[in-house]
Amino acid sequence: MRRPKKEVPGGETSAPLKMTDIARLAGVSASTVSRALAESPLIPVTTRRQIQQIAVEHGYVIDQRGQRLRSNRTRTIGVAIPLGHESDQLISDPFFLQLFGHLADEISARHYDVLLSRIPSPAPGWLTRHIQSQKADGYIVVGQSNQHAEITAAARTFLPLVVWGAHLPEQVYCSVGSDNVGGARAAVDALLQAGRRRIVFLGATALPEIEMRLRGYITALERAGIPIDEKLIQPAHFTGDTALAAVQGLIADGIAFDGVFAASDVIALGALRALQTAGFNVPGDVSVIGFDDLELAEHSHPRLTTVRQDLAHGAAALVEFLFRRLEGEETPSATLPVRIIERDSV
Amino acid sequence: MRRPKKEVPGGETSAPLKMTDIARLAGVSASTVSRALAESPLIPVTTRRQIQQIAVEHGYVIDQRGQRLRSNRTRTIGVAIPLGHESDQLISDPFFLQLFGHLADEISARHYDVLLSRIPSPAPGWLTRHIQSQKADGYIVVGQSNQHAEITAAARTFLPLVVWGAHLPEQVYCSVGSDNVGGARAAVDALLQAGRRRIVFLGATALPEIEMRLRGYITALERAGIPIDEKLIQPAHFTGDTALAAVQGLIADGIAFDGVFAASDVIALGALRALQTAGFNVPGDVSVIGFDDLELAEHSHPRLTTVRQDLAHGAAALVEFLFRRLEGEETPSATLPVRIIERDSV
DNA sequence: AGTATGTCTGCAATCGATTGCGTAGATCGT
DNA sequence: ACGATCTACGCAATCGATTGCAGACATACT
Repeated sequence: MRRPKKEVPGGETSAPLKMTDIARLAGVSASTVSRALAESPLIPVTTRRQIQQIAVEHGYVIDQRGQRLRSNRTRTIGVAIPLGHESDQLISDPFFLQLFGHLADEISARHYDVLLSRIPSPAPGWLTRHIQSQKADGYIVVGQSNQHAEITAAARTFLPLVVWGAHLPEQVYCSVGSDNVGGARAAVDALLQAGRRRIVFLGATALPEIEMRLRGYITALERAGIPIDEKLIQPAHFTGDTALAAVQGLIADGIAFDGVFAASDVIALGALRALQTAGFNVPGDVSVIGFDDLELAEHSHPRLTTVRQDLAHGAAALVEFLFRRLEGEETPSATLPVRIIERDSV
Repeated sequence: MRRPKKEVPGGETSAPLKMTDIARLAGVSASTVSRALAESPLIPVTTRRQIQQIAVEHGYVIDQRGQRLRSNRTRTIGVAIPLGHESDQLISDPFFLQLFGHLADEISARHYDVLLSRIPSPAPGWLTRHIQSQKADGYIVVGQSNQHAEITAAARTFLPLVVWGAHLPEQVYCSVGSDNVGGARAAVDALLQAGRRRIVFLGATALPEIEMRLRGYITALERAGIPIDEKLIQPAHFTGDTALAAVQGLIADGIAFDGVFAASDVIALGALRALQTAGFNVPGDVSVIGFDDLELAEHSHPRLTTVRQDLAHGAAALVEFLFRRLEGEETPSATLPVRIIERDSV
């Protein structure tokens, strides 16, 4: 059991102070130190300050391991990103990174830590196992991926769990997401208004959110009395490359189209590139509209018209709901409004 | 002390299983369960498998709180982002987010967790305190900000600490970063080669990395025999807005220039916008070159010529070094080569 | 048979902090 | 002056897992 502390060669490392050390230095018991540092009213203010002062002077910090074990709270929020749909790198999707950045802002503003877990190939029970391991007090799942069932199972017994994604029928867990159907309808309407009639849909419909955008696409076309052409509905992952390939395929197959609704901005940019290298003018020959409104959208050429998801508000809502659930409150799901940002590609 | 477990209303929650529960179910002691789950050779293989099976069947997962306390390892890496220079949001810098994404990939590939800590306004001792709190086994500090002294102090007694940033003279800690001086020199050389002579520098020189880019800028100009004009050296933060303002200021003041070296791509895009709205043609009237090679750079108009930092390699090196240090090995600092990506803005 | 060797398992201490309960001493009331 | 009340503090149990040590039992050797 004697495990000598690992020393930095040449460094005069001393064993880190424990609460009992501070207690000895202050001439009190560890109980008193614990209460003093926790601002317990049981300890007179002057004593409290003295003990705190001694702790600071000696650079003492409460060991989280002991505190977490005993107090049953980690003051940590887990952010889980299941990648069931594509085993790519996390960084493949700038959208997730941006959302994550906002989440981190909100969580650390509440003085909680953020624990990031990528779940590259979700095995059954992954979420429940994560929760059981007691590494975090609550979890935010970013993107349902294909893990609706798993999330449902976990949410049945674990309250502090919120999800970014689509609101599915009969969903038991709390989700926050954009109005995918409405946004998609608005996007397609914009294309229709620009006189487009043969509109391509690009996106991975295996994901619930994308599937809803497809539904919006279909609804908008049906309302306009335009028949759905299956050939215009093309799969495309979150990387721009597959979108590029899909559009090139359409062109090569001689399938005519005059508009593209991309299920994400990254996909839209891939489509844009494919069109431009094939000699099409955007928006002269073909209109393109995206979804997300990433920073990318503003800097593309032509500047991308797109459906804006308000990630800052989304993240704020997720974290707000999560903390309410930590208090034992039930919270409903929320669907955030989106709006078209008109730029130059439609 | 009786604290009833918080129950989900309507959910039939049972107290989570402990190791002793599994022990009872398997008819052995907790010691044996612990060893079996840890694949200890002290336990015969058949017994091991039986116990593991029972654990899985009952959905038992080792409680990290107890494990961490006792075993003195958290299997967690802390990623700290000090924001001493600008108290903005984390998301202000897509560069950091991209680097963070790569870091998360590398760390989780090694089956460690990632703990993100934003340090909005670093107070003296913040890093040492973080380390002492025992929330992570090692730390990666992303960007020195203005925290060189703090990092130095922490590194003196704590080995598993690596830093993304500039390699400063007499630096005692391990850093990984790009060749800022060389990259800046190459960038300015490219502008010179394009016939530019009055070249603006845009960047926040309070940051060590940017300061080195400024040094490269100065060196390149001196070598070319061009005198340094202080008026052309303009502060700009990581948000594009200040860059935009800086360039507008130059134009308003009637200060002539024909080239811009921006210390980051985001800054370059801000400059680009300022120039274009003021009626300048890029690269006809003014050449612009950036630094980073974010995804943005490829989609701007004109496409941005820039100095590419290889973040994937940088992240891999950081994590590699950190894990070696966790093993007690000392590692040197590394400077990664950069290269110019020629596009259309020079 | 008796001893030496080896294999497996459990006891109990330990990691570091929190907290219910009990009590010494101060304060108050009459 | 004596008991009642209150304040401040410490004792010891506890959170859940890991591991040195020792003992039980089986096997091998002479």
